[in-house]
Amino acid sequence: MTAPLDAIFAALADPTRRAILAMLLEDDMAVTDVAHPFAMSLAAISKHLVVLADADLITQEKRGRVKWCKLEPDAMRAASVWMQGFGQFEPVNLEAFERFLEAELNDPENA
Amino acid sequence: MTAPLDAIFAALADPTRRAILAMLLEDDMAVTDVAHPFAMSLAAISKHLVVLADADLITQEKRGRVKWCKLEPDAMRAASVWMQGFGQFEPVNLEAFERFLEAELNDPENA
DNA sequence: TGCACATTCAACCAAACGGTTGACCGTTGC
DNA sequence: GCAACGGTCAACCGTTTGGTTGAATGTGCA
Repeated sequence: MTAPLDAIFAALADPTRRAILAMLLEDDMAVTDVAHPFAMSLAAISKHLVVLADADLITQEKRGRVKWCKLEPDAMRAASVWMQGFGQFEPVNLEAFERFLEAELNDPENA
Repeated sequence: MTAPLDAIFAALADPTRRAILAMLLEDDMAVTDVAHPFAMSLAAISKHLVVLADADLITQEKRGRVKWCKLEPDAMRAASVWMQGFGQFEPVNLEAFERFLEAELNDPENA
């Protein structure tokens, strides 16, 4: 179940959160370690991680007293796929894509 | 000069703006025509278009008294390239696209 | 000339965002 | 047992966002 595009794009709109995702690309990390390079409070980073988790861009698993953060590229893939539709390159599957667009147009709230 | 990712992703985070982009995929449109299907004021749509233009996702050209809006996929492409760094997925992954489409159509609530 | 149309401007509003601080809670280890 | 650590919660704050309304600007046309 991927999160709505709203949540995904909103999560990606913040440079701190994008930097966090880039860090997680290297390896899974604990919340404190994620926070370390940033010039802001741990609580702020904790909130950013909640936003990323709500968008399904990461998952968090608590082992002992440390909470591990893991990159979850599927949600980003969904957004990327949505964006690819605007490239207008791919000759294939335009029909399916137009069905998708139509669904979105008919129901913008949930697009 | 593509707009910063901040602006691009923030612009894409709103369902109204994504719907507008989808409409512009069909053809260039005047501001009033863009506004027509939406249940909100023309001024609100005008603001949305400014956001999209600031993100370089569209361009606006005034001919006579009507301002034409044109999709500008390059900015979106820049964001797409950034995202591709996170996925082990290709620029155009039709398989993922079709899985996404299916999920989209079966479960419009979470699309 | 003057009205109708296309669009923006300006002021305003409620809600969401991104950050802070300090208290709090569960876990670990001496 | 208890202090230190890892992380969240709660309250607060200033700014941004997404919308409204009404007035203003500029263009087209009879």
